[in-house]
Amino acid sequence: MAKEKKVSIKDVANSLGVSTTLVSVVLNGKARQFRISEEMVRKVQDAALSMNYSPNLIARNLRGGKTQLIGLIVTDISNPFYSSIARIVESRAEELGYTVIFSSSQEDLNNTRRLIDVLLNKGVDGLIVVPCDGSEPVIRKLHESNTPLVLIDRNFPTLDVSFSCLNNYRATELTTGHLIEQGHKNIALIAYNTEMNHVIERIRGYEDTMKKAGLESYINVEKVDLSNSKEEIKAVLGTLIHEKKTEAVIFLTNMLAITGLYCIKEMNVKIPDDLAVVAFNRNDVFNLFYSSVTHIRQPLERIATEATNILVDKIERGELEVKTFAYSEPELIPGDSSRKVIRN
Amino acid sequence: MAKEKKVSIKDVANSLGVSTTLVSVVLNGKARQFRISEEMVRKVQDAALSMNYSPNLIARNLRGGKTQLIGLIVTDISNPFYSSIARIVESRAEELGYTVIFSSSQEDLNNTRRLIDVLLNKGVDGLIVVPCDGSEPVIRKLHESNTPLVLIDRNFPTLDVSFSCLNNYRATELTTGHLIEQGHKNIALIAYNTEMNHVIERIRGYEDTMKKAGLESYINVEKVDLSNSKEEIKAVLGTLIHEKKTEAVIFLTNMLAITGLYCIKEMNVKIPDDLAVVAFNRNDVFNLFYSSVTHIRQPLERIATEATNILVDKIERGELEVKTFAYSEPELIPGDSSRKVIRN
DNA sequence: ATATATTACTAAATCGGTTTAGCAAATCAT
DNA sequence: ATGATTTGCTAAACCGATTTAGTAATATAT
Repeated sequence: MAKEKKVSIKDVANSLGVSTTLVSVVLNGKARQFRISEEMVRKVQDAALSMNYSPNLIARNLRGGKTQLIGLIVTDISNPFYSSIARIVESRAEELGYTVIFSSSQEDLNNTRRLIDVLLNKGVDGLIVVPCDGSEPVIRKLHESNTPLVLIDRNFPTLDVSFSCLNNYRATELTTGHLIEQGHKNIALIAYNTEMNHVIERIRGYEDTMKKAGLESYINVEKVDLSNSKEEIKAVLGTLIHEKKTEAVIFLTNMLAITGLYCIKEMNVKIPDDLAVVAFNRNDVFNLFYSSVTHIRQPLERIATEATNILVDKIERGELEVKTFAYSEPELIPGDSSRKVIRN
Repeated sequence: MAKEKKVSIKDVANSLGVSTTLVSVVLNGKARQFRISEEMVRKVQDAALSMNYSPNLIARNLRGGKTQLIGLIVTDISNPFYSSIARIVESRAEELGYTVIFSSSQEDLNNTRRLIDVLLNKGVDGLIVVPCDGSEPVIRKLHESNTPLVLIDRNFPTLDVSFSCLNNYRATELTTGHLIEQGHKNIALIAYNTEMNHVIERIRGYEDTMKKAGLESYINVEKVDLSNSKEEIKAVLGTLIHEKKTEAVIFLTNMLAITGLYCIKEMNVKIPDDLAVVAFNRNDVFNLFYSSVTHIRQPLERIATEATNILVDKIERGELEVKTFAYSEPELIPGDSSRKVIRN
């Protein structure tokens, strides 16, 4: 009662009384190269078709060292941002003849290490990774082992590893600029407490833009723990609103914005009247919040497709030495949440 | 500059001057069975560890016919409901020593067919599938081919295939009962226009509960297209509110609820004053909507874990003939959206 | 007529493991 | 002392493909 076993190349060969070599060669389109007669080519193709033969990829891959598998490690597959990336990578990979295995590191270094091992063991031809905080050494080692590798969403400026990311600096330049245009001055940033490059870049974009507008004295970067605790964010928002007279807040990530908006709702803070808000990435939440939420749109389609393309290039052309740094440009989607409301 | 090739069992064997058989046997814990001396066992384990050996799963699987891969086909991995399932399946599978490959059928029959083929070709040991509308014949065929298979979220009552689903009947029994308790009478249901069993069951739960409460004359099931079009849902809501004097609406799925709430917001309908609402499944959206949304909580953790357990059981114990029908019980999470507001 | 080239195919090695069958040496039984 | 058993290990087959090297039969060249 086990799984029915499939038709093998041997079955096809036997049915025609020829060698497996012949069948393999014909079905791989190398008939000419091996000078197989046209009549035989037809016979083999017909037999393969009628016997419903399809090659055992495991066997093929054992020989060839390729599995047509791509490993994708995100931090959390249940985060809509990453599951969207997963969907796009999956569909692009499929177009290119690859299948994607994905797993979630839960932002944990040990998990990341373990998952990389597991995936390499499964024989993936290459990896697309959202590196978690502190994973630089792991990624470096992986890169040095000459495994085709592309980072996505986040990158390490200290590493020569190809990546496909948002132009993060430009993203906060846009949001900050937008808030300034609206007439806000006391603009704060709520960020994660991490050294990860995408966060650093976003902070830099904010600070530079504030400086350029002569608002240096208002620069205020609040850092909260990656755990996204509601209590912590509530406390920070309380301080900003009641003590620091903050007019506008930029939430540096999607998750931060969702938790932040939840806090704001519970705190009975009115948006944009009491506080203007800008978020990152679209989310159904933003449409349904009582005020439509101004946010940065990341060209997800592009970022994920690019990452896949780069990786497959590396795998197939073996161009491991070529570094591709793909930055995609953000777009500002204005909503009501960032309007300037004149207060008494 | 290709990928560094890994340490093989042969390398370990050579380093000790023993056979690969010995190494294989020891590392698979069959030393006793093969009467390998304890000293040798220690030597082999040490060598394997120090050489950082880990077996090539492809090779192992070619011989054993097992890949330790599970295929998961959902309708849309970017739907938070399914990506949550994916995360849980992934983590349970990992505990059991399996890796998950997943892909999205986009609710399309041809895609489902194709994906099943692709995954089987990759040599997955079994499949967990969210079957799309009309996929009964495909699933039947798959089942008959003796591939370990578990359906999740949706099932076919006409098929003897194991599944792990919500007790869908109970879910609408709960929601409908809740609305009736609140004092609502004119309660409508917005469902998808499909013959899929989970939808049928949910409708049945609603209708039965209405009947039991003597509200038979108020039974009103509105069916909309699976495409989840905002225009269509808006039209339906308009009719319900303005023509049919509907007091309360049950959205039969998460996506319907999200789109529905969006429509409600755009239509300036007040919740729960003008219309009471109940939804399915938790969603960040529900917390941030101006009124907290009453909804059915599906024990996702349980549903997904069960599905994985059942599948691995089938794979490992070969108990293909044993059917497991796992129903998980829903829970009603009350919010403000379903309150009865006395109208003038 | 003999050497060379071409045609149409096949045998066998290989990938990296697992497993079956078996062998030599040591130990035990009689 | 001889046969039987146990101990500790290995050779070789196998999984299902790809690929290299080669062969027999025919055709062409000199």
